[in-house]
Amino acid sequence: MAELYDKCIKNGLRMTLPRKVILEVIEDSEDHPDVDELYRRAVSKDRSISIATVYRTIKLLEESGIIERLDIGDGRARYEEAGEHHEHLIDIESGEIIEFQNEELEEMKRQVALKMGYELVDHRLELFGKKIKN
Amino acid sequence: MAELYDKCIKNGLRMTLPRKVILEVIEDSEDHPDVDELYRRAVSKDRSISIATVYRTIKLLEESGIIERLDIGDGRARYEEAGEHHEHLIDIESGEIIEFQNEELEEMKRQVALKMGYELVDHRLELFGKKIKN
DNA sequence: TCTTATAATAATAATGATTATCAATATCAG
DNA sequence: CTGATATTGATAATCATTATTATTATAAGA
Repeated sequence: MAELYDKCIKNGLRMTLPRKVILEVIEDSEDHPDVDELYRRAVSKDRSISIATVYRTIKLLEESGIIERLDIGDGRARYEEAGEHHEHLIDIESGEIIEFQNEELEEMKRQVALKMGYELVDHRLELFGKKIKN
Repeated sequence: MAELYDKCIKNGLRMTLPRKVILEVIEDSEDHPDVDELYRRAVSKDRSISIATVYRTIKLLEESGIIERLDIGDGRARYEEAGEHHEHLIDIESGEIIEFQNEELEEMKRQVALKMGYELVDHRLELFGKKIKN
């Protein structure tokens, strides 16, 4: 069950109470919360958690590859549980973030980098779209 | 010649001395300077220009579609003259930013958005790669 | 289980990028 | 040339994030 918990142990992270709470918050989140939102959700589970601890913990979790950062162009970072790779489409009218996958697109990125003499290490793609009204 | 100048006029921007200098800096830049670098280059042409004016002017220029913002994931925004669309490959070892174009990739993005019921309004792709040593 | 070296925490100050404020100045339409 | 108004330089304020520091909690061993 506590899949993220195990990953942390495997990465040599001490499992403190605040970290357990933050992990729980991340595990329960189906969306892409920013740090403030993570903090709010964590505080609702444990009043004593500090925003500093949230920042520190997500930094550790990101470095360990347990969560992933998402940047949609406004100033703040958003986070989601790491998993199968996917991209994001942002609805410019509602701000909604829609996930999608496209293996063909992935492969093309790898090829493009290769053609320029580079091994693709990371990549970031965001599509901004307007919903087509029928 | 003063292509950017004309675009500004067309967009109803007052052409002040600081703005002329900043436009000149952008026109002369072949790279992707951040605000601080733009400021440094502007000051070297006109000692009296303020960093605040640089921020204000690039904001206007971006809103008018005269320049484009590039975000490579470190905290600061970089800018380049708007032109034919292209993507960026960032060399994670040297920090070098390499531009490339790939129409096939563009079309695929449009298609992916369409399949989800969205009209592609904007899109951002950055590849991070490591140079392959021969 | 108790002890203890050490890592993590809460609170908050500091930082870095960007935006807002405001009095002084420059621009451009008439 | 004049005046209404936009822009400027200087700097304070803001926002997200990172660093500091005294205090507390953790986990490894006795």
